[in-house]
Amino acid sequence: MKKLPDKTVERLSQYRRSLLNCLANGKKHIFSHEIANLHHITPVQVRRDIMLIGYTGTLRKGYDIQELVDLIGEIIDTDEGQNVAIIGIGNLGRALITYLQGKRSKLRIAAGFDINKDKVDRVYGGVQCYHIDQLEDTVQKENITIAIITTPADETQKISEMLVKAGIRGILNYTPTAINVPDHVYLEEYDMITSLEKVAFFVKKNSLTV
Amino acid sequence: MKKLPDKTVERLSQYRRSLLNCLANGKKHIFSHEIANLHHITPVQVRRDIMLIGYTGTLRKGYDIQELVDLIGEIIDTDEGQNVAIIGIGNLGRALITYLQGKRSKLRIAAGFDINKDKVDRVYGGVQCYHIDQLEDTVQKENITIAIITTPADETQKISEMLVKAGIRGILNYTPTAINVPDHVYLEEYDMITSLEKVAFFVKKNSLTV
DNA sequence: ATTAAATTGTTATTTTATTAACAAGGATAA
DNA sequence: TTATCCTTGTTAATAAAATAACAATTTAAT
Repeated sequence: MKKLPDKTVERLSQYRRSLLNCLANGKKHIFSHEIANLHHITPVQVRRDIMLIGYTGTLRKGYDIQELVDLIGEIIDTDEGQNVAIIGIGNLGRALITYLQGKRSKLRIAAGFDINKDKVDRVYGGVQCYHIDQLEDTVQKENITIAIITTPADETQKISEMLVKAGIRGILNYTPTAINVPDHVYLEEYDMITSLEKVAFFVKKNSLTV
Repeated sequence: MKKLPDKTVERLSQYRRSLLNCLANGKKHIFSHEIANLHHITPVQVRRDIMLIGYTGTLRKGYDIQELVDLIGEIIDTDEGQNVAIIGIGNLGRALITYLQGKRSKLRIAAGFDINKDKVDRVYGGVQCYHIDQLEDTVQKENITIAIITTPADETQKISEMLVKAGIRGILNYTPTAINVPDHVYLEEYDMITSLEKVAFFVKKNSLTV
C-alpha cells in the first residue's frame, strides 16, 4: 500500500468508530455524505480517504459498513493487537483506562506505572499498577509496544528515555513538555493547555469581528 | 493584524510555555534555534511564526523572552481573561482542573457541571460543581465563554446544544462523538482513541519497514 | 424507452503549511 | 581595519492537505 497521509490515518480511525456505531444500530450501508456529516467534513474527503485505502463502494448504495470496518482494521491494527502501558496513574491515567478498556479495539492496556507506593500493586479498572522501576521487565514480559505518558511535566524527558531503553516503539505524550526520542520511536504529543488556548484565541477573535 | 495560521496559533501557545519556563530559570534572551529544539521544529518555522506576530529580535542576541511572552499574551489572551466551564467531573474533568488551575494563564476555570448528585455542590480543586440544570444561569452569572466537554459519549450533542443556548462561544470536545454547532461558536475536537490508534498505526508501519 | 437524479472514483486545482535560500547587519577575532 | 561568522527577517520553492470538477453508471421516475 502506498503511504497514507497522516490526516487520512486519523480520519480512518474516526470513521471506524462511527461505523461501528452504525453497525450496532443495524445499519448496513452508508453514503459518503453520511460519513461526512458525522465528522464535519466534506463527502469528497471521505471518498478520497476511502479511495486511498483501495476500498470501493457500490454506486448508489454506498459503502458496505462491515467491509469498510474490516478493511480499516486491517490497516490500523496488527493481527495480534498491541499492548499499551500508561505511565502515571493520576486522574488522566485513570481517565484513559476507563476510556479505552472495553473498547473492541486491538489495543490492550497491559500495565500502569507510578511511583506512588499507594498506587503500586493496586488494580485500576482491571489494569495492574507497577512501580516505575519495574518498567523494563514488565514491558518485556507483557510485550508492550506503546506507552502513554500522563505524569507531571518535570520528569517527562527522563521517563521517555526509560521507555526507549525498555524497547517501547511508540509514545503518546500528554505532558506539556516536549520530549526527544530516536527516529525509530514514533512520537505523538498533545497538549491540553494549547488546545484550550487555541479555543480562547478564536473566541476572542470572533468577538472582535462579529 | 493579518490572519494568523491555525498552526502558528498553536505553536505560539507552546512557545509561551517554554519561554515562561526559561524566564523562571533566569534566562533573558533566546535564539530561534533554541526555541526550535524545545519543540522539535525548525528554527525557520520559529522565526516565521515570530515574524507573523510582528515581533523582531535582536541580531546575534536573539529574542527578548519577556517581550515575546508579553506579545504572545496580547495576541492569545484577552485583557480580562476568559472563564471556562468543565462539563463532566469525572477523571478527565478532574485531571483538567488540576492541570489548568494555578497556571498563570488568563483562563480561569469558573465552574464544573455534572449530573451526579454526589458531585453536585462539592468543590474539586477549587472549582465548584453545579448540576447541569444550572448551566445557563451559571454561565451568565460567571460570564463563562468557553466549555470543555468531558462527559461520556452518549449525551454529547444534547450537551452542546445546551452550551450553545447558554451563550458559550467556544467548545473543546474531548468525547469521541463529533458535535455540530452554529458558525459563531468555535469548536475544537480531540479524540484520545484516535491519537492512540495513530501511534499504533505508525508503530506497525515502522515494524514492517525496519 | 427516455430522462432525471444520485452517487461513486479520480484527476485537477487551490489552499495551507513547511522548508529552503539568501541578503543584511552586527559581533568577534585576526 | 578587515574578514569571518552568526543570526535574523523575508521571499521563493516545495510539500501536504483540502476542495472542486466531472466522467461514469445505476436507480428511479415519467
